[in-house]
Amino acid sequence: MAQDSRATEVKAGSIRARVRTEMIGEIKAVARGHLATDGANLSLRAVARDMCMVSSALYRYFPSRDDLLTALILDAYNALGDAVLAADAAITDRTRLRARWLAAGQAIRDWALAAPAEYALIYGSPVPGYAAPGDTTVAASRVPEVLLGILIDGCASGELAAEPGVPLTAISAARPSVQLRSDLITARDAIAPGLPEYLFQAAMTSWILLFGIVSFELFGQFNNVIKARAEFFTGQLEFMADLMGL
Amino acid sequence: MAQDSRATEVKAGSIRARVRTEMIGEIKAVARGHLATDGANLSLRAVARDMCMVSSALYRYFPSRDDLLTALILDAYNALGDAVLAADAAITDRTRLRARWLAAGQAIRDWALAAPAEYALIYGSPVPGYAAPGDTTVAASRVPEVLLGILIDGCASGELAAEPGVPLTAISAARPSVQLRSDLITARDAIAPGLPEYLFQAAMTSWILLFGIVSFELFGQFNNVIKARAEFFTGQLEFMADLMGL
DNA sequence: TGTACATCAGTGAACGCGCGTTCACTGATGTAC
DNA sequence: TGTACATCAGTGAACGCGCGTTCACTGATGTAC
Repeated sequence: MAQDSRATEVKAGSIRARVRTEMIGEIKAVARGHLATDGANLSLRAVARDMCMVSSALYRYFPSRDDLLTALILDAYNALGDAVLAADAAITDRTRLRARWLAAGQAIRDWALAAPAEYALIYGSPVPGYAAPGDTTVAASRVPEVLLGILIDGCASGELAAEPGVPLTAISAARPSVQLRSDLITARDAIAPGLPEYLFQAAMTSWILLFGIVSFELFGQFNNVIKARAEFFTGQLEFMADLMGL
Repeated sequence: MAQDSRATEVKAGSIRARVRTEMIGEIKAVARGHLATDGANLSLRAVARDMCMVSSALYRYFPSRDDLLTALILDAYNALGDAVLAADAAITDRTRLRARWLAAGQAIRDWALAAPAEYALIYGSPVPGYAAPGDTTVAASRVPEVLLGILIDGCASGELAAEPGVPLTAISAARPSVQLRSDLITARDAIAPGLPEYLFQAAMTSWILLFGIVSFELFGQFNNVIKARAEFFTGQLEFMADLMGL
């Protein structure tokens, strides 16, 4: 009784399993190519055509179009996470906090410019009719982890103070409600336990500003306004570094 | 010889012209409703169905689907611009710069939450296969105009200094390249002539951060992180006000 | 080592649906004399 | 004020294309004895 359940499991390590993994990778690669032109309304049939296959064959690898999209989203988060992690790790002198921040920030923009469609997939408007799975959170938090890691190292070495200095009072002066304070502390404890609150808030602001710039650049808000985008971005990165006291 | 050119011009002021205007408005309203579910891949046929019309009838009003999209984009920019302008204008004491900034900022978030699909249309990822017309720039710059207007008033009244104070040195300390400096000065002269450079840069940073927060909130980056989003936004608005010295 | 059987990848046809746009047309509404 | 004509909104059919997904099937590749 051969049950015809597509997208089956294959015994790990076998030759078939290796071929299968390669096929999955190729499908995703072709699909990524289509993201650039079609955006999020990705067509399974178009992907199959490009691979000289019949569209139904793809169901051996992905149970549905949405699952393929989900895989692409996870891959995008991880690719960005890898890029940022590598950029930070490339600064061998771990005490050069500012250099690490600048490198990580640049990596984000570089990756986004190199893969704008994938960036749009994860940081752009949600795909209509597609319900994002809940388990993207882990992959999505890899970038914040790297950024906060810089601050944690700074605190551990004593380079960053436990109390805010002059230019940082601005953020910490706000008196958040109980709910908001609880949100922020929960988030901090989950990802950067022990980090001073003012630093976490400064990092949060920087995180949002950083992606705000990249999104504005990629989504066209800088058209007819800023030509020297790389320099503008770098300047803002420096500002954020000042903000966090790096 | 009845030339059958759809989307014709009607003599202004006539009854037909009024009905026509109403129809255009209704089509756009229905289309806006569809934006919420279908996102940017808006279906002409679906709109026609909702209006109990045949799809080809829409071509009397819009020469193509892309033209309808363009109209929706322009409307969205203008609706947001109106909301922000009104919020600022509601502060009758024009010298209360900080109150004006907070009101304008809140208006942006409020509008975005009330019309998330329209917000995504103008600040989200670009629509695949749709080439945005160049003449959105005017409508798009209405929000920056209001925000910068607050700073201009502050300079005119002498409340805002021509030179940066302590917490603002961070931004102005960056030494931009010739190209970037030229970009910024050109942009400033076009929209806020005479504004001190440091203020323009602070406003630019605030502008990006503000929309960065709203986009993160709407596009799901705050899921499982921040629950008290209104308070978080307000806190960031206060920070930006500090940044600009309001 | 050889053979029988199970597993799996890929095929091709079909289902049922969607879409934008064109075009000749019918009536109703407005306009000019 | 009444009539002839032009303008315009909306129809319905068609063109030519797209899509996701299911299903019975053919062969090839692996596995167990």
